Amino acid sequence: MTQKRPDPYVTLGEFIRRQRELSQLSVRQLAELCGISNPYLSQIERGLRMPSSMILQSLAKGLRISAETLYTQAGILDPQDAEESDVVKAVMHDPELSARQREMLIDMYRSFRQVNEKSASA
Amino acid sequence: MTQKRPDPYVTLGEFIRRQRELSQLSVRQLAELCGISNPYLSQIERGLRMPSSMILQSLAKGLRISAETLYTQAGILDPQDAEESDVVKAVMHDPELSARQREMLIDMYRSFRQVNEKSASA
DNA sequence: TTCGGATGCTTGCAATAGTTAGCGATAATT
DNA sequence: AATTATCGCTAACTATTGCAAGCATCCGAA
Repeated sequence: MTQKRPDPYVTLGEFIRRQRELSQLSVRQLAELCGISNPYLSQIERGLRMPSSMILQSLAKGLRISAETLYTQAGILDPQDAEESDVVKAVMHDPELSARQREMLIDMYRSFRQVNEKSASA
Repeated sequence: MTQKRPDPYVTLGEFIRRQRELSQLSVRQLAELCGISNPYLSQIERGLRMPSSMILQSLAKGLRISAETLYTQAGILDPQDAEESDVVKAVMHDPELSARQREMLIDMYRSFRQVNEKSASA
């Protein structure tokens, strides 16, 4: 899949290229560092290819940046997730709950928050 | 790519299936919820296919679970990243630094920590 | 100038991700 | 019993990823 340009103004490819240049690495150098081919890295940077999870993970390691940041930059991870409250995040991260249970907890938490907000302004 | 079995005892596919069943959704229902075909979801759950980042993100949304958790489960995100110190995490997340700068900061931070640890035991 | 190496890029090709159509089994409805 | 719907899955296909080989350009050294 070729990438679509999201709000963050830079595509994943542009971001990777900028990171690579900041590190003063050539396409070939970074490619070897990540264990991928240099033409492919070139294509990723120009937005002609959408790298798989594994490749993205390698790139994150090579660039010494968190994979999460790359995913967010790629518009794959939702950046607003990072702004969520810790409660919501904790619930979202709990694999022992079902989707419905999580949804209910989060809804309830939010309605509580909303109520508190209103009563605070009253 | 077909998935390799990591330490967490369950593969990504098994994890997704368990989450889906917890939510009492059929393969078809979850597939439609995520905008993917039901045979493909079936193949993912059985470990015959490795979904792309986009698909994984859709699945996370459909299952109301954080994409990060799914990535970790898939062995794509390094779970040990979660155990890193906040300083290291913050550095890793800063897109304004170059790879080398991050590496230097982290190295320095760790050596400080190591020194502190030794002097504490002395 | 000429050569060698480094730069990024283009071009097919193999492998794999993801789809559409449809099968067999089970369960509810008429 | 016959029909209809839902379940998960198989098979065959298309689309995309990711690679090996090689091209064109530039730059420094002989």
